[in-house]
This record gives sequence, C-alpha cells and structure tokens, in this order.
Amino acid sequence: MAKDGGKKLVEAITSMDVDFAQWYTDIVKKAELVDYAAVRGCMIIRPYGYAIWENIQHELDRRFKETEHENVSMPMFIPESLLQKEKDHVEGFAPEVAWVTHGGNEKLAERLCVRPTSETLFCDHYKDIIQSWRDLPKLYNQWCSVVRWEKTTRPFLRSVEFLWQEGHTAHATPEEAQEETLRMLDTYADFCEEFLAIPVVKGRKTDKEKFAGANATYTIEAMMHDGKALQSGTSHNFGDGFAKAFGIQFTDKDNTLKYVHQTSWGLSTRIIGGIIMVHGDDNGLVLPPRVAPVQVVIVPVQPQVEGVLEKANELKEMLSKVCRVKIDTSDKQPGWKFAEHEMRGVPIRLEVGPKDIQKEQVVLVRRDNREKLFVSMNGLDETVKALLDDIHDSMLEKARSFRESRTTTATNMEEFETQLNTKQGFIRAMWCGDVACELAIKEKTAATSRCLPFDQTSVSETCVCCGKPAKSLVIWGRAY
RNA sequence: CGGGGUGUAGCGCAGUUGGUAGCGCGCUUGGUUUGGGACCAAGAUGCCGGGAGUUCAAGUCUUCUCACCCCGACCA
Repeated sequence: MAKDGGKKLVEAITSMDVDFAQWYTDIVKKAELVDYAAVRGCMIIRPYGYAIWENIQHELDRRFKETEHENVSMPMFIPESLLQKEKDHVEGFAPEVAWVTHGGNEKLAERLCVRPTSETLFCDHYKDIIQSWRDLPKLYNQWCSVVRWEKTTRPFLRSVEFLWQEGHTAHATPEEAQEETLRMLDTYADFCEEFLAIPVVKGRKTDKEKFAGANATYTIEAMMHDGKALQSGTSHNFGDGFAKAFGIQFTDKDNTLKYVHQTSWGLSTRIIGGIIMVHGDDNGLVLPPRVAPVQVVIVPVQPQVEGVLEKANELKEMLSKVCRVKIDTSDKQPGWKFAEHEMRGVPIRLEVGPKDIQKEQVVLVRRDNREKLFVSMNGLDETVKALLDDIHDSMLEKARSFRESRTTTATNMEEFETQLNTKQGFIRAMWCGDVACELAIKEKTAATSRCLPFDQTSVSETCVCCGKPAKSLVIWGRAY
C-alpha cells in the first residue's frame, strides 16, 4: 500500500474501484463530516458536514421564500390516534416508527410516535385554521429532524434520525396542487444542478414506489459514481385524500363546502451522500463550489519569509468579498496541507510564496481536475470568481456525461440483465404498467423502477418484461 | 431481520500453550525545517466494546449482549 511513505490520510482512503462502500465510509469519516453516535444508526454531523447542510438550507430556504412559502415548527410527537387517521399512510410508516410510552415514570394514556414525517400534524393543524377560500393557499415548510427506525443504516444515506425540510401545502383546487407539486420538483431539480452540480432525472414514481397516502409521487433521481440511483428529493400530490381523512374543508367562493388539495415535498441530508458519491474521487471529497464551506484555501509557502503572511492576509481580505476563503496558517508542511485540503474537497487551493510575490502572481489549483494555474494578483478576485463558476460547470458536465455513458436501453430481459451487469447504471426500458413486472424485474436483477421520466420518448412497443403492449418508458436501476 | 466479518491508545494494527499490554502514525514540549504528506530530542496516552462465568490468574477460554462493516430482505 505505502508507495512513497508518510501519505497516511490519503492512503487510508480505500480506492473507489476496489470497494465503493468502504470508500464512502472512509470519506465521511476522514473528511470529518460525521461521526457515529451512541445510538445505533444515529450520526453526529460534525462542523464541516453541518456547514455543508447549512449552505444547502440557506439556498433552498431562499428559493422557498421566493415562492411565498413560510416556515413553521411542529412538535416532534404524534399521538397514535392522529397517525392512524389516514390508512395508507400509517401502514406505510408503522413498521419504522419509534414510540414514546412513558413520561417520566408514568405510563402515557396514549403512546406518542416520534415523527417519521409530519403530514398528520400539518393536517390536524390545517383543519383548524382553514375556513375560507381566502385562507388558501397555505404554503408551509419546516426544517427539522425525523426518525425512522431503519434496519440498515449508513451515514447521510440512511440514518435513524436525519435532518430535512418538509413542505406541506393546501390548495383550493386540484390544478393548483398539481402546479405546486411540480413547481417544487423543479425547485429541487434546479437546486441540484445549479448549486450541487448534480444532474437529475425528473419523473413520476410508479404506484408501487409512491409515498404512503399520495395520489402521485414525483422524484428527482441522480446517478452515483457506482452507477446506482439515489432518490434525491420528492414531491407528492395528495389530492384530497388527507383532507377527507382529517376533515380539512373550506367554504369556496360559491358558498359550498370543499376539501382542500394538498402537497408535500422533502429533501434531506441524504443529498450530502449524493454530493460525495457523484463528485468524490480517490483523493477524497470534491465539493461543488457553491455548497463548499470553504471555497478557496490559501496555503502560504515559506511563511517565515518576510512578507509572505502579510501578502496571504491581503489576498484573503480581497477574496473574502467574492467567496468563502480561509487561510491555513498551521505549522504543517505545505505538502501536508495540499493533501489535507484536497481530501476535504476544497474547490480551489491558492499557493503564495516568495517566488510568487516577486512575480506578482499566485498559484491556483483546481480540486476537480487538479489543473495548476499561474495567475496575476491583479484582479485576482475576478479570476477566482470566474474560476469557481467554471469549476461548477465542468463538474456538472462531467457528472452528466458520466450518467449518459452509463445509461442504456433494453427491449427484452436478456438485454436488460446484460446492460445492468456490464454498464452498471440506468436502463431505459418500456413497461406495461403491471406491478407484477416490476416485482419480477426486481426479483431477477435487484433493479427497481426509479421513475417514469417526463421525457417519454418510446424505445419499443412492448414491455421489457412480459412482452405485452407497453404503456410507459421507465428508468430502471439499482438504488440506495 | 437472515448470512458472513470485525471490535486492543485519537487512527491503523501486533499480542504465541492463559501470567496483568506493545508497534507505527497522530498528540504534547523544545529545536531545526517548509514550492506535493520533513527531521531530531524528550514526554503523555489503555476498564483490551460491555456483562456474566471458568481459573490461583483472562486481551487470550465459555456464554450472553452491544456497536460497526459487507451481502440479502425492508425503506428517503
């Protein structure tokens, strides 16, 4: 393993081609994103990981507010009777809820569920505060954590408790609810591409895969570097199902009593797992510039030489107006710092030493492709700003072409299996609409339907599984 | 929840037929260094994952448990 001695931290990262799962675990630990907590399946999100989440929060929250959404905070407990009001919903979540049975030493008259999601709480509240068409729409969102007693857990990807935002809206008409459902799906998709440089496929879930209690579930699916799919955000249209179960009615303009139409949508810390698995490499994390807690790290070279630290600070001052910049003044060797910040995925490293100062230049090194640039100190702020955008664009492009190269088409099961096993990615194949075929494909290949993509260009006339006439194009893949 | 694996210092590991714990890195202090993971010197660090047994004696044997990793099933 050791090739030139001493490169401990980097060597400790397992190569992604050798063992992708271990590579992932190594990164989250070594880059100090998370630590394991005292309770099984729970994670401590460390400052560097949490800073990523904060940036995600700020950007998404900004977008939510731009579209008139308001933040609220609901309790974390749901009385059992409330959870049970919507039949499909409770059946979907019951196997994985945690229950509170005691308060202090006293047994509770009714046990409380620790929220796995808050539809029931919002509905219970909406039934009280919605009376008239003038009260609509209600566009609420909350940032919180939820608990799902998962059996197999992994940092970010599936933990017992995780952070997310959940939007819950109520509308006067089915059309408005549908419009909202798709608007938020678009918000997520744009956010992923513009902020995280993660290209996504937008589509609708099959009935088998949709959310418990929803009329329709929409999803954005991203491809990880091992070809597996990660559902990165979802948006549901509930129709009036929850409204009927909870009695959320309003008097419309025509003086008749009507049920509201609802939506809900969520995006979680799981997306951080996506960032890692889409962009990372064998040297560690590669953070998309817009979400990176530190966008530029300045490494002073020969800081003991007079003027070097002063210049480094001067540059920091200048750059802090256009980006998040940090200067590493620790007493480590420059080489050590290079490797360390690379592992932590900092998009740009700026080296400045006596030679540079003499030439009025600095060295910029891109994390994404390790390209080294010698640029003038003059106008450095503009250079860096443009470079950050360029890094974002090329990361997005790289992820997109990777996904395309791993997306294939199949017209029968033989092709399906061959493609899946050789390409290990997404498969575009037609489907008859029968859940039996979904189950058969899963049984045979471990692949599931990821979504019915909005782009429904037909690839054949018949179902890839049963050969009957096809109804829709489905993206299939193995998933996290 | 099934099948497999691993738990010894912050991290990676060694520890023989049972005899009371070691190595490398990291850490602390001082000094020399500094353009891709530096060096010297002196230090500090352990309920051997946890419980219960066997034994004069347990990191080592028995048993139960907990956590983590991998592969399935279930799920954001």
